[in-house]
Amino acid sequence: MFTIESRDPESKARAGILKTPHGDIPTPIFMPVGTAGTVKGILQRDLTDDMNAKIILGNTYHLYLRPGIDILKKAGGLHKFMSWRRPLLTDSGGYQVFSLTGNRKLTDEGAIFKSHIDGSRHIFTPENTIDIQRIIGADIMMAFDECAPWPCDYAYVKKSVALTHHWLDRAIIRYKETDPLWGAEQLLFPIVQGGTFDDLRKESAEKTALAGLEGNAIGGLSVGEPAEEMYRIIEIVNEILPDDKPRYLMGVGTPVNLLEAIDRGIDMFDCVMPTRNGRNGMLFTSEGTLNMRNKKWADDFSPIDSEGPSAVSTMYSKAYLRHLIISGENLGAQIASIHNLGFYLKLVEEARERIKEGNFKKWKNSMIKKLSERL
RNA sequence: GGGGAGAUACCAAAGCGGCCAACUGGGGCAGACUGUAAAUCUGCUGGCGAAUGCCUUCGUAGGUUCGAAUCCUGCUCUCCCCA
Repeated sequence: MFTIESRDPESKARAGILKTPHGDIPTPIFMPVGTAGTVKGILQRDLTDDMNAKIILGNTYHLYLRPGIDILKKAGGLHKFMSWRRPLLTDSGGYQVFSLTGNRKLTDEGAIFKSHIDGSRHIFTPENTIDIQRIIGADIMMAFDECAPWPCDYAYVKKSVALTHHWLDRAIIRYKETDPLWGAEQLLFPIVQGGTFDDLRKESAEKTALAGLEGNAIGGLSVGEPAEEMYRIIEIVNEILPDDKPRYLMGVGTPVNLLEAIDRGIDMFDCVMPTRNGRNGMLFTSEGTLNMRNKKWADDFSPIDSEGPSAVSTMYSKAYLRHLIISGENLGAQIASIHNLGFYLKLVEEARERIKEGNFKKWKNSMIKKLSERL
């Protein structure tokens, strides 16, 4: 159940609470991505105790291939398997339809994948991705969709939207005829597609809204299109998606993207950027973004981020973190990931506070200036 | 003392008459990364220049040749084997 607590007077931003069996999720929220049952390089304990992450993601495709559904079933679901007691959301594998182009074939029935691990063939359908997600036991399951690439011609996206909604109808049937395996209710979120075409997005948003599920997602964005296009699409879609249900913008994005999307009425985000970019030496800080590998940090003994979004941010210096990352030390990737996630989580948490105070818009504008700095 | 091998850019290491400012690794410098096939990938790495290009390089000093990192001679240094 989703409750809106307050709205920003000068934007579409809202602060709410999404209740799930494994805990309440305050929105806006950022969800760290833990594709293979792990937020890469980070202990569950750090996610909860240090960063206070409220919910994390898993991925149907990756978990299905490894460890496989038999193991997950024996384990009693992903929560138990990975010792994570808070909410989980699983992506359906729809993004892999996009990212594994060349390793998959689309049919009306579903997507035939060649495993990136051993080349074996598998089929994902709207039905079996629900079944797999039932076994995983995530609090929020995603409908199987086609995430179309960008750029993409109109005819293709039109077909893609039709396929996604055909799949959605089937997913809902399966969702309704099956029950959770582990005693906790599971929500199903449908996904709006339509590329950067306004009419296709409208059509998809209308069909999505009509499904009447407990939350709705927008997919197929941040796949290469200019940010302004993405913002425009968000506005069009959010005009149509029900106001009283959480809106999840999938795969987004940069700190600035998050604030712009919150401004337009988005409640939930996930993105690999804080963890992947962190591992690759890119840090998001309250001063702006920086490449930790750059020589200029070699003798900078100031804290990673003096505003301290996480415990490691003030505990370690830039010079030390640079040394770790340059040396390829595991700890470097770990500290960078923890800091970046802490930064993202604190950013949306502060956005939430500002919304409740009613001065989100002003704060957002000043933040965007800072966040756009390249140090 | 005798015999042998070798000296190439920051390091290692190819090249053995023109296609060589010199393969490839490493290191260094910079960039990318958005529902994770990613602790990955890309570019640059003698000097000057935006660039065609020009200049200076393959231990060192000479030589042969239209042309030398590559062939010849002297010198210096290193390593290995035998005494």
